[in-house]
Formats: sequence, C-alpha cells, structure tokens
Amino acid sequence: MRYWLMKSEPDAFSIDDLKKVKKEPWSGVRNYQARNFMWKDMKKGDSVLFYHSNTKTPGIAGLAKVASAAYPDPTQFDPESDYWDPKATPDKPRWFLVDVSFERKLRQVISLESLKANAERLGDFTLLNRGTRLSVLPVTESQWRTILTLEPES
DNA sequence: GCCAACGTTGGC
DNA sequence: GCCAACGTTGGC
Repeated sequence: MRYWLMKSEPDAFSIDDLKKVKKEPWSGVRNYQARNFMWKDMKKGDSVLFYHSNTKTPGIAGLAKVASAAYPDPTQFDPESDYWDPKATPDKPRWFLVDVSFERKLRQVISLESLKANAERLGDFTLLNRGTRLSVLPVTESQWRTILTLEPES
C-alpha cells in the first residue's frame, strides 16, 4: 500500500464533487512523470491526499483511494475534449489514469501554509520543493501520518 | 542533441 | 492578474 497526493483545482473538480459522484476517472493528466506514477506505481487501494490548488487557501481537503488499475485516459482520443492528443491512438495510448474514490473530507483544510510550517517534520516532501508543479506525487507513510496529525480534532 | 520560444502551473 | 519555475516543442 502506497500513499499519494493528487492536486485538483476546486473550481474544476473539488472534494465535494468527488463526494457527490463517489468515484471519478482522473482524466487530463498530461505530464509524463505524473502519468508514470499512475501507470506504473499506483495500485488499487492506495491512499490519496486530495489537494486543492489554485484557490484562496490551497491545501489538503480530503482523503481518497485509488479505485482501479491504470487504463488509457479516454479523453486523449476525443477531438472534442480539451485533453485530446492527436498523437495518441487506442493502439498506442500515451496517457493513463486511475479511478479515484471518495473516502472522507477533512474536518478542515490542512493548508499549504501549515504544511510549510511543519516542513521539518515532513522531511523531504516533493510538494514543498521549490518549483514543483507535479499534480500527482508520492507521499511516504511517515509523511501521511504527520499530515493527519495536523487535522484539528473537531 | 542543443536551446530558444512558448505554454502551463500554481502560489501569491 | 502577475510572474517564477518548469516542461515541451521544433528548428537547426
């Protein structure tokens, strides 16, 4: 069982949206490193920190699970989609995704600010590295545990 | 295979 | 809305 962090812009797809639909194909990732994490390393049942980016208070908003094995992102084949990739074919797909299922909302968003304030306890954390724009990234078990201690009691 | 130009991410 | 940081593209 591994741990991950996945970013989403809440204006586009928030933790509340995930709660509503329960399960969502994580389409639209068009970065090779992020794709490789989903394609090669993620397993059904892995745990996911659901991160809100590009918003007033960026931070971790909820918990989710990897709900499927990786499979080709169907939006790459759809000329109508924003994520259409003319170089991808069903025979030779270029982009892969996993389904993500809702687990729970955090009682309060664990803000990027508070993650930074605990940077020392978190150790080397990709999210906090300068210039990191990865939308799918690995989290260690100890980071996962540390982060959850930052959630308020009630 | 280099690298300038361009597009995107995402915090602020 | 700004812009630094970074990834990708494509000419050479």
